Amino acid sequence: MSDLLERLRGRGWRLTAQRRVVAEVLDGDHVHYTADEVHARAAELLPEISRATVYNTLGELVSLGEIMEVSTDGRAKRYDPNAHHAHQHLVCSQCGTIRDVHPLGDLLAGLPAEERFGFQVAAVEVTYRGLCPGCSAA
Amino acid sequence: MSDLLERLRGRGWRLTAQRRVVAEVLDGDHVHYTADEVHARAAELLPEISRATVYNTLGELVSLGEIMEVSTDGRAKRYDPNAHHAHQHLVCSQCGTIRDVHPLGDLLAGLPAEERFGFQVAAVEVTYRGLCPGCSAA
DNA sequence: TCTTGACTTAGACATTGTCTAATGTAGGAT
DNA sequence: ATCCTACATTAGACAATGTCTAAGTCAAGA
Repeated sequence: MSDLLERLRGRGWRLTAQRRVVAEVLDGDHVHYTADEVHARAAELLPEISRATVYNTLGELVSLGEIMEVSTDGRAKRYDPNAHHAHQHLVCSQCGTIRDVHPLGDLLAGLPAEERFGFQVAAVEVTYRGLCPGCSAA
Repeated sequence: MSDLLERLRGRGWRLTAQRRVVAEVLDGDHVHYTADEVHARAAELLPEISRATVYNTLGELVSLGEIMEVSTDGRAKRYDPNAHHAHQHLVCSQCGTIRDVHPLGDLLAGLPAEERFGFQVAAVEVTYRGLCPGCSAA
């Protein structure tokens, strides 16, 4: 993630303190924060950062393909920095925990031509749901 | 859908005019309205129906397993009356049109044990995305 | 027909996200 | 090193969607 900022500067991005802290917050594996969670964590590093900037920055990172938008619960969207490796999500129905997972096979191939209704099908999103170890124990 | 009301009465539901019109709006194939769309259509049949009642009724129908909640765009949730036949969704990336589709094979089987992280995986939701015939022509 | 608890209503409130006008600043130009 | 300016940030209003409450209404059993 550290070279992300360099990549973006190459694309004409200005390197501001705000964008740096947003990128820092999103660094890591299995990170799936909502915009407001990103804002709260960014504000610990840069207290005066505004909500609008966080929303703007997240939107730009999505447009540039650097992070992915995930909506697993119909509530707030979450942002997944793991955008360069195809993956799907496994969500706990109880506590909402999200894990990145990698199913086998070509997921697009499962939809036969006669079920495509003339669409040019380009992508597929899969969300597995179940109880995480903690919640199934309780 | 017409016997839905009878089924629900059997479960102790009061049959009110409001619930009747909500059920009527949800009758049909490939219906995927938002709560406010349901409200608007219900209000054509019963002008004084309130938003709260529509939200309540939709929530109850979901709890009872009579309709399904679908969130394909991170915006408003949509409600799918086709809850008794397993199916997935095909969404136009341009105009948002939704079709019910039936992929082949056991979708849960695609997730190997070592990718389940101890979860008890119970369900899987699949959203195919692409351009519908109208939008790919334009 | 009466009664009662479930249902409905209007509208306040909450959450999440977007937009605008004013101000600030990164980074190239000088 | 300093200046300029287009791009970035800010506070807060606004918008869209959803939830909650208190008061009034009514379906259906007695």
